[in-house]
Amino acid sequence: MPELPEVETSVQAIQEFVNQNIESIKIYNPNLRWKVDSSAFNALSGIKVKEISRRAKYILIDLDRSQILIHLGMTGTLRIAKKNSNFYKKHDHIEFIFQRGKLIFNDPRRFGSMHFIKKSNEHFLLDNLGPEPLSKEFNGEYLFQKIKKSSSPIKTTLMNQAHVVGIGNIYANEILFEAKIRPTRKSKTITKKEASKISLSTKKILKRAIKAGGTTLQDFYQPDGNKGYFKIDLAVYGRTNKTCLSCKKEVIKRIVQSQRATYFCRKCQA
DNA sequence: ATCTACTCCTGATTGC
DNA sequence: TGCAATCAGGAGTAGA
Repeated sequence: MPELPEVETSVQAIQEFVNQNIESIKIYNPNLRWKVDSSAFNALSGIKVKEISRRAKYILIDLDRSQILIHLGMTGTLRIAKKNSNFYKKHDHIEFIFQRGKLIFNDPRRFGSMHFIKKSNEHFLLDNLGPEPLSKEFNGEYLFQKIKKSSSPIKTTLMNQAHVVGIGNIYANEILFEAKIRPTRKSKTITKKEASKISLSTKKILKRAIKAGGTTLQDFYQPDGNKGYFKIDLAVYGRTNKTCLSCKKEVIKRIVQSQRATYFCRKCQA
C-alpha cells in the first residue's frame, strides 16, 4: 500500500546508500508501467548517489545533475540485500549493486515505474503535482480555494494528486472519517471550516502513519529485506459491517466511488 | 476545462 | 480440493 507514509518509510530505510557509488545494475525485467531505459541505467556504473528523497509518492535518487525516479505503483517494494546474496525473489525486476549491499525493486503487478532523468526534477510525471500535505502550503484556505468549484466527490478530490499529493484510497477514507465528512459530499459544498478540518485530519493521519512506519524500519535490514508494508490501525478501511469505532452504534458502510472502495459511518459522517 | 471509465498486471480471496 | 470469478492500495489516458 504505497501511499505517502509508505514511500516516506522506504526512503528513510535506504539512506545508507547515500554517498555510495553504484557498482553495477541488473535489469531482470524492464517492462514496468513504462519500459525501463536499460542503456541509460547500465551507463550508471561508478556514479555516486548524492541524495535520496521523496516527492509525492515518488522516490528520487539524486546523482549529481541527473536523477532516478521511482514509483512503487500498487505493489512495488524496495528491499536491501547482502551483496553476496544470490537470492532471487519472484518479481524482482531491477537491482542496484553498491559496495555495501544491493537495493532491489520488486513489483508483482508492475504498475510501478523507474525512469532516468537527465536533468533533475524535469520530468512529465513531476509536472502538475500539488503541494505536499505536510507542508504549510496545504491548509484549509488552500484546499477550500482549490475545490470550491469542483463537482467531484470530496474523496475523489483528495486523491487527485494535482490538488494535494500522497493520499491514496486507504488514507482518503481514514482522513474523511477523522474529519467526520461524508466521502460522497460534492467538493463545492465543503465549507471553509470543513476544508480546514480536512487539512488538519490529513496531517494528523499521515503523521501517525509515518511514525508507525518508522517502527517497522528494522524489517528492511533483515537478511531478506523488506517484509512488506506496515499496517496502521485503520478505523474504517476494510471494516465493512463492523461497528464504528467512534459512535459504537452504526456499522461501517462500503460503497464504490470512481471504481474504488469507500468506507464510512453514516452516523458520524453526516 | 472537468470529470468518469478504462486500462495496465499478478496474486489473494471468495464462491460454487 | 479445485477452478473460475472477483477484487485489490495508482494514476495516465481517452473520450464524454
